[in-house]
Amino acid sequence: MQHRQTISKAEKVSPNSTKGAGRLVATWGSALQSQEEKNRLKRNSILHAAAQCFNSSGFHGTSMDDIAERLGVTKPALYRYVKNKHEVLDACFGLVMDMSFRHLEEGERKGRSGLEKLRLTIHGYLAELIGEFGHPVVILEEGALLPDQLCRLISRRDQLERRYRALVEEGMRDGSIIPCNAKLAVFALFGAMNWVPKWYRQGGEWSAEFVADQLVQLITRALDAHPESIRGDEEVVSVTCESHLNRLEANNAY
Amino acid sequence: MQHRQTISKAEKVSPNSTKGAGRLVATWGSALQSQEEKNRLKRNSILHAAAQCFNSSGFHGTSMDDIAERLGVTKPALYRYVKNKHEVLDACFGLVMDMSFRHLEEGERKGRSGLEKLRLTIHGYLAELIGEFGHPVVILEEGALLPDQLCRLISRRDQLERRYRALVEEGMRDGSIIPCNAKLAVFALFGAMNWVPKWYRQGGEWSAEFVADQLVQLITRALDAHPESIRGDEEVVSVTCESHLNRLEANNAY
DNA sequence: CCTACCGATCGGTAGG
DNA sequence: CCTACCGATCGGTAGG
Repeated sequence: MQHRQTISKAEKVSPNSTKGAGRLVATWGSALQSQEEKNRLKRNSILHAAAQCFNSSGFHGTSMDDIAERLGVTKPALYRYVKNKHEVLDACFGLVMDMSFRHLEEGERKGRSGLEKLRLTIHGYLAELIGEFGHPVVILEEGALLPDQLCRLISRRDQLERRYRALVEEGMRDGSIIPCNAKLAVFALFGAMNWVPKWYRQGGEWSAEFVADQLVQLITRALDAHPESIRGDEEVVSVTCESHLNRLEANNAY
Repeated sequence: MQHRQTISKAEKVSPNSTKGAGRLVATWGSALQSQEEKNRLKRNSILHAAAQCFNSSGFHGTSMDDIAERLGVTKPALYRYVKNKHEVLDACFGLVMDMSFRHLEEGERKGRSGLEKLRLTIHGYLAELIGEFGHPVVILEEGALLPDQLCRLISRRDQLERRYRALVEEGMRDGSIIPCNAKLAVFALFGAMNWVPKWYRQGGEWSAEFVADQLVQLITRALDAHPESIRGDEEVVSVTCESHLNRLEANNAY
């Protein structure tokens, strides 16, 4: 009861939606921004809490009470920042898609061949997906979206897949990637990537960087037109098991 | 009302649980078997209907009414063959695990190297997973299981992973598989495999056999110690895009 | 941001 | 195998 005004009062004092942008921003603006920022942060923390619940229990297995409890508030408090449960799920998917496209664009920009672009994209995506910022929803609760939300998601995801595929095809043209079925290769790649949150444990034996590196290496080997260059000496294969394990341990320690 | 006795009457007539096995089996046995078989088949059809619902809507997104409707009966009719909703999910997982181990054992038996055993296992699993028999649950509704059901599932799945890993390690020893982190390789492999039901469409452009073949080839390339042997001519990489696409079309037609 | 509450859905059962 | 129903949970809102 004693905190209930902290937000609604601020909203009355600053009906900023009717103001022109950029005027008196130094004083009013910073105050407004910090308030908007607060709301945005709260909404964001709701989305992250929800994503974690959805990841472990699924959309229908998660109640709004669960999400609220994780944040230490009561359910009705959430409805100031989100419209309803479906909007929460939709926004979670939005966060993941934004992140996916961000890393894709970085890969496209920095890579110098199809394969290198793909490697950069995958590494960036994986590192953030399992990094300490917390893994948002990747999983398969799309069926719980409302029809028009699902439409938009599918269209974005198709676009993402097409651009991944374009990288594979570019790599086949520039000679960095072996001839293969690009569509199927991208599906396999998505599977390997999106499965990670199922088995990765934060604070476990593997760092996020290590996992991203190793998976990129594995995927690279499946697509690389010149595997010899990353494999080093061929004959090591015939060495004893223990020596191999030692090499792996060394890699693990990285 | 008029059909309600078809099963309970038969059960009263033949209290077979107290009979010794193997006596008078020729006459009584076949009658009993056909009745038991009927019940077993009905239970099985419930599990398959449920698996399809769970796959598309998740455990909590599926009601017992949904499952019943898919079978053309009413909800209470299901409870003659299954104890409750959790038992249904648990039994679905059981079917998938049984299938997984079946193909693993076939691969272990028939393969002549670590890599070949792995290839056979994966191919068999994938072909059945997406074959016309209908894909059961693979997905991630484990969180919906009851604690002791989850325990058993995890223990079986760990065992499966360990045996897959053993094949990878065997391949590293016998020189068929490149030195790599076996644990991580198996995770990536499971990801690529279990993602398939998410994108595969029955009756679409790809047959189950084609997808299984292509994925096995892709996975093989990632692990093979002698990739040259399956890649054929190296220099084809520098050919134009169209020519590659033509090659792919040819593969697709297979 | 909380208490209190409504309407709907759903798992499971009674009884036939 | 069906009709009818109970008890519990849950999304969302009223009102302050």
